[in-house]
Order: sequence, then C-alpha cells, then structure tokens
Amino acid sequence: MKRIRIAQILSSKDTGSHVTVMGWVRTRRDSKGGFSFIEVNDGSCLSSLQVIADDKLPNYKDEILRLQTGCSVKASGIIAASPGKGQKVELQADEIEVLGWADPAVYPLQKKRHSFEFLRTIAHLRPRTNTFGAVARVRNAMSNAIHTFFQERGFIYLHTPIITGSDCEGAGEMFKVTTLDLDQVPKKNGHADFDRDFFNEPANLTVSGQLEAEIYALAMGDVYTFGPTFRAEDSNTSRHLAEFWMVEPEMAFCDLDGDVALAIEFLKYIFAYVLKNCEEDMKFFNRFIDSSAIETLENLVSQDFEILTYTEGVDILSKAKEKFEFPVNWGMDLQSEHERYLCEKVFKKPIVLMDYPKEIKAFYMKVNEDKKTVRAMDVLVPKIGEIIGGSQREDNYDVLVERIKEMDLNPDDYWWYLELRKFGSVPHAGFGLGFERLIQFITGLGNIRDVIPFPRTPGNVSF
RNA sequence: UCCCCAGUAGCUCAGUUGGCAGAGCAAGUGGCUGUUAACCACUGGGUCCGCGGUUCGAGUCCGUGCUGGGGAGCCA
Repeated sequence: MKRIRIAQILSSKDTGSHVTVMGWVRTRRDSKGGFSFIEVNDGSCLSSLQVIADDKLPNYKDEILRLQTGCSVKASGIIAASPGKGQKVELQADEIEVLGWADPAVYPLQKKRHSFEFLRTIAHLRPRTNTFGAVARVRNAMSNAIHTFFQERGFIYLHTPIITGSDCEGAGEMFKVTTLDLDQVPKKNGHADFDRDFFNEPANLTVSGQLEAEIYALAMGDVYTFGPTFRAEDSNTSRHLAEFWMVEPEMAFCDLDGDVALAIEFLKYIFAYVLKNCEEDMKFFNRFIDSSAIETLENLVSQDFEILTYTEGVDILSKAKEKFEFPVNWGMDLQSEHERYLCEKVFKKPIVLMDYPKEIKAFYMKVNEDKKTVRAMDVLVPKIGEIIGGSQREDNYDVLVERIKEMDLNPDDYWWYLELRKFGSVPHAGFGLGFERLIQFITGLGNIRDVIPFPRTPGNVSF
C-alpha cells in the first residue's frame, strides 16, 4: 500500500510524476461528457486533491459514478497542471480502486456546513471535516512547538503520575480511582475501608503535576510536564473539560519575574510557530471561524504584554466608568467580567497580573514581604481569559508550614513536599498552561469541546 | 450547581390567535455542464424530545423530566 500524501503533492508543485494517493472522497462532480471530478482528502492538509476520472476507466459506470462523500479510494495517475480554476494541479487517474463504500442515505456527513453541536454527536466521523482536521493538525503542531521550545532551552521532559495518592492538591474536585466493588463496598467504622483497596489507601486522578514537578526541578534544574489532567468539577461551560492537557514548566533558581518572562517568551514562540507552520489551516480559521485570528496572533508575537500588579488592576477597575455586576474591592478574586475589561477594553492586549492577595491563592505560593500578597501571576488573553496561571513557590520551610495550617490543611500530608524546603531549598517557580484553551485562543473556536478529539464533560464519555 | 434560551424531515431552520406539517440543503430519478458547497426539474421522506395536564381540538398553552446551547461559579 505505497502512497504519497496529498500535502506533499500540493507543496511540491511538480508535475509529470506518476503517483498513488489514498483518502476519502469529499465530493464528486460529474461531467456526462466523459469524466468525473473527485475531491480526495487524506488529512495530511486542509486541501483536497482533484482527481480526474475518465469514463474510459473500466469501473467508471459501475463504481466511479456511485462514489459519494465519505467513500475511501486509492487513485493512481499523473500529476498535471489543472486547466480549471481553484487548483494548480490535479491527478489524471489511470486507475481508481474503491477501498470502502459509504452509503449516502445513511452517512451523516454531507458536503455542507454542519453545526458543531451535531458534529459532537458523531465524534468518530468529525475529524473528516475541514474544521476538525485543521484543529487536529494545529494541536499536533502546537505539541511539537511546546516540546521544541523547552528542549531548546535545556528543560527535562518529566512524566508525572496520572494516579496520585494525595487527596489534597487543592485544585478542585478529584476523580476517585478504586478497584473496590462499588455494589458492596467494604466498610470500616462506617466508611469505605481503603485498606482493602488496590493501593491500600485512597487514590485519585491527578489535578496537577506541579508538586511532583517541583521534586524534579529541585534536582534537575528546569523540567516540564505535558500530560492529561482531571477535574471532577460539575463545570458546564465552553472553557472547561473534565479531562484536559496541561503544560507545566518548573524552574529552580527562578523568581516570579523570571517565571513571567518565560511565560511571555513561551507564548510568543508557540504563536509564531503556528503562524509559520500552519499557514493554510490558520487561513481557514481566519476565514470561517474568527476573522481576527491571524491578526490577533501576529499582534501577540510583536506586542509587549502589559504587566501590572493585582493592586494596580483593582485600582483601574474601581475607577472605571463601566458598571460591573460584581463591584470591585481589594481582596476579592477578580470576576470574568473584570479580567475581560482589563484585557479587552483597557489595554487591548494580553496582560499579566501579579501579586495577588494570599487569601485567594494556593498555599504553596511564596508570601511577599508585605505579608498580604503572594508571588502569583496570571496571564490573561482576550476572549478566553486566564490562559496561564503560575507562581514563585514558597521555599521557606516555616512559612510554608504556617500557610498549610492557615488553609486548614494537614502538614503531615505534605511531608515530602515540606522536606524539599528542609534539604537544599532554593527559590523556584513555575506555571501551568491549559493546552485546550491555548488551541481555542489560536483557532478562535468558541467551545473547548471542539478543540480536543474526544471531550469529557459532565454526562459525556462517549467515544 | 445556578440563571436564561432551545429541541419540528438525514442536516439547518420556519411554523401567525390553539384549527389539514413547511422551506433550503441532503437522498432517489432524469437532464445539462472542465466542474469548484456545481446547476435545473421531478419524487420519496415526520414518535413536532419523553411523560402528564388544559381543550371539541395542542408543534403551539401549563406542569415535569431528559438533551443541547449561552452566561455565572469553580478553574486551566
């Protein structure tokens, strides 16, 4: 089954060579005058290849004329300059083999625009559409860009566990992992007896690899994770998934300023990468999904990010003429409307907010000298909101113990995390980037369920 | 989880005051054409989301459940 990818044919522009392509029919247009135009797509690029099927082909009447959207074919022939408009080259087939039929009466995809809601119900077929093919290629390119960015800078790619024993990472509801018989859970003192469970103690799916990443950062210097993350929150929004992918760099010998600098350099790198390497797909998103998609990315690559403190942000918001549903005052967590106002109305570009009140942030963030704020930072982008959240970590043993107690957590549960501060502690920092939110931002797609191949949300684990 | 909106043909949707179920696209048939989401004509196609209620009569009104969408919270 030797084949050449359509992306290679269309990028080389060479004519005259004899090739074999394999793919799926997007549409067919007939000429009763003696041939048929078959658009074949193989997923290697957005464009389809126009295959010319002459009626002299032995299976023309029996098979070619029955080809419809969704059929799979193998087509061999000469690549030639196309006399028609809309494509530079086409394949003049000398042999077309039908690999698989798709009954048009029941095949769900039609050569028309479908709603994203409908396509979600046929996640096994939606990658055959232009939009989902483009999303898959952009996801792939961004994954590559992320690894390349960190590898070029000497970061170690770290595999943190999916199953975790700590029930106390503090980042939301967790999925339980168990082999106990749920119909007859063994009990002890009225509660489930985890002594009889697989790990002899409660286990969950991870909500973050950060704590483990800190372990390796305090040995290897710079590390990053890139893997699946799970949140059992009953979130029903266009920006939340129960299973999503997260990128988490963690750097030893690094403070918050270094953390922010890396986050900005990182974003600029990957946005420049997608503009350069996904030109055709980005043009597609720009045309059909978000007419400002490319311009937004170009601005991001060239513009400076606005960096300000939480206190400065609250100051601007409290003086703003805008009427907010939630009034602004120092100490509260900023609402979506506040973040969007700062980002979209005041600065009209991505912003970095730093030094949040410690009460609204996690226990592991380093307390500032004012004792009121912590060295946290959020990168906010237009439309999506928070895309990166990070902090310098508390590296002082006594302060960290104090913070854990303040948050009503048990220091014993964090014994190994605390020992990192007892033995050779160093300043360190890191951040987390939601991969799907990144893809949303790049493509302009409004719903996060359309930028991951198989979305998991409350009430939905199909496919 | 809360607030708002929606659910009608394979898909996208219209459906007036409560009075015979509609269009475009898709599909089937025929025609035409180096075509570009091709075009033209004809044909077939319905559990009006489920359950209950009001009414002579419900796609339409009321209650309830389910599913989907938008927003909020949680957050990435």
